Amino acid sequence: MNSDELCQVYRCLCDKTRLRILNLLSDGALCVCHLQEILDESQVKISKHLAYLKAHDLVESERKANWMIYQITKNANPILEKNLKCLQDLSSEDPIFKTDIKRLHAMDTSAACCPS
Amino acid sequence: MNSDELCQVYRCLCDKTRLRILNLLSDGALCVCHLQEILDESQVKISKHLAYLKAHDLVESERKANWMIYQITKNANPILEKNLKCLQDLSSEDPIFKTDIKRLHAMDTSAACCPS
DNA sequence: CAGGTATATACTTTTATAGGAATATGATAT
DNA sequence: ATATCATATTCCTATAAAAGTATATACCTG
Repeated sequence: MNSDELCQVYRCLCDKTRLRILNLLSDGALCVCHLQEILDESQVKISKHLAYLKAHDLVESERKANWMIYQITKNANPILEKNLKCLQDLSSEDPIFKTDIKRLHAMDTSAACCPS
Repeated sequence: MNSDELCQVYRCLCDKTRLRILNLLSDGALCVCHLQEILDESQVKISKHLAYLKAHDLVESERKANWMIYQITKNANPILEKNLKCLQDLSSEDPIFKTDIKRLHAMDTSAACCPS
């Protein structure tokens, strides 16, 4: 990990939509359609932010039939991990993160697209 | 602290020059001219990044005669503090951060402009 | 007050980013 | 093979950020 890579991690973190996505994925893998539904944002927007996160190795994806399942990269670098923990702490305070998590838990994640 | 403020902290952190400045300031207050000399960057560049950091309350400044002394904001928010610690850890690995710190320690900080 | 030093701001150009509309791809179902 | 569903990509526009040049401000000294 060098200073350029560090900057890049922060670049990934400095957008609210991406923070919301990472916060949700911290809870476990999710397909695009679920992210889209929880965040209530357009398909393009979600897809592009996921592409950005993937391009910089913060998340990885796996196809499952029609669906793409995204998750936080295994063995994510320690700085990312620390910040994801901060995110989770904050998500009990911040109304947006809180609502996202509430919607996630209310959601039927046993649907065809998402892993149990 | 809410999600917007969090984003803004990451925006402050996602530029290499700002990371270098914050890394140096983690070690103590410094005047602009010393930052300029250590980073070996133009006056405008340093000044503008300091203005950016100040506008978002990551640093604060105090005039001392001709010089402006900058320091990390007292009672900085916990997420910033954690990331500054990460920065310090990384600064023993990364060549740029390492060199900056080396130059800082080699520098005569008892000069007129900077606090002891 | 004039001149010098340290720093900040205004203006400009270039590049990056965000987001939308439309289209393409890849997989499934009939 | 065609239609459909989920997701990605392309093209476009608007906005923000980075960096440089030139200029302004604030303070100090004589």
